[in-house]
Amino acid sequence: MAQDTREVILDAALRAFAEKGFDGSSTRQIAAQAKVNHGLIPYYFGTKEKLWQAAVDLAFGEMKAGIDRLLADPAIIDDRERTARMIRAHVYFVAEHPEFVRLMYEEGKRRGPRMRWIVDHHVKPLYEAMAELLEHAQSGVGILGDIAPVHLFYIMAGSTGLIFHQAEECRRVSGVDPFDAQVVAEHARVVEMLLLGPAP
Amino acid sequence: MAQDTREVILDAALRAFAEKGFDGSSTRQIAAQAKVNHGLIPYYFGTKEKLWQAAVDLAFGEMKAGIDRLLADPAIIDDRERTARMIRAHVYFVAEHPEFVRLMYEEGKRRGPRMRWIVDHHVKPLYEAMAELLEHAQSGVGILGDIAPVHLFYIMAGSTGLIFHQAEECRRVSGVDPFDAQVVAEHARVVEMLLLGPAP
DNA sequence: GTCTATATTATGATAGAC
DNA sequence: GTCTATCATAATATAGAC
Repeated sequence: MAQDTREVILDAALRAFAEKGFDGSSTRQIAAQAKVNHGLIPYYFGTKEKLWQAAVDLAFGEMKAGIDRLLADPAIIDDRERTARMIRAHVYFVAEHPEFVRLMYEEGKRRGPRMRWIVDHHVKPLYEAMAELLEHAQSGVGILGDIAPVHLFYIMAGSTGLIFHQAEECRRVSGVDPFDAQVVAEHARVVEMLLLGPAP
Repeated sequence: MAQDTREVILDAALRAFAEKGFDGSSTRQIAAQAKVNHGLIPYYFGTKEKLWQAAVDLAFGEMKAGIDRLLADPAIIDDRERTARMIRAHVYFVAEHPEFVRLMYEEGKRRGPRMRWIVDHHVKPLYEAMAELLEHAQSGVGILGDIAPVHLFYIMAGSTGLIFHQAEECRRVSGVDPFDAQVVAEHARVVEMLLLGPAP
């Protein structure tokens, strides 16, 4: 089936790009992983670059759904609780989707067409949504004080994501599996506490 | 000169591996960047893998010197001040040596011989030194409370390093240059405050 | 120590049969 | 839509002249 084949390739591509980066991944390996002929990648996606873009779209799609759901929830009136929930939700999200973090970290570090593309299409909207949320929270949550959004954005992204980005290293260096449910929960608790102070 | 050639290659290799990763870098480009013949890389280093190891040794060497200096300083008795100084020093270090962060983030994310090598040779000693420092600080600094070292290590590494790792992205997404001296200083201040609470 | 030349392999992309 | 075959290129590593 056409739809199936396309999705199977996309799935393998996302895993490959997240794990090994753009340069470390080959379209032939991706095709092999997906158990399809490697000629089908140019057929469905054109170039390796466009395959990568489709994979990134896939990864960010799920994240945006979660953010929108959170922002739309009118039940949370308390600023601290809204921010805390965002932090916890983000930790749980990246723990379940380390490929999202890996794509973001991978391509944000060097100039080039892929960096420009991912920033303009995905990171910038994400940054602005989070900046708005954080700025709003600052009026209600004292501890965030008068900090420019750029610091909060990268401190938040780094403190929540790195342990899952470095999961393999983490296991070897500390013996702790960061994807273990208890470890995830504890990480969420710690990040929330450090950013917002002890729960009231 | 032999010494000179080796060092020139090593320097170019470190910059290349940090910026483009292991797979994204080619020994021929490194040789070209260093303005030496590409046959000299196998001559001096054997394989690309061993060249990479030498570059990593170089990057970690400078960091270890800084840590040892800090640990050896008997003038700082106050636990909070010692921890604060470590945090600030680390931010200034990674701002001046983004290649250090890039190498660590790059290779910590996937299984393989390079990950095992960098962990066993460099990250594990660093982790243990920092864990000891943090555990000691926990008895004196209330806010770090009863948090397992693995969380603090990755929160510290992520919140200090990511903004410099993603420097190119950061510029495009926020307009802020993270290497600007004032931005570095503010980042150090913010991370210190979040981890240790407002200065007394 | 430094260089050129080359062996070998793997890549992304294309052409064309079915 | 799916396949095989192939082109063109670039990579690491090696051999050997100087």
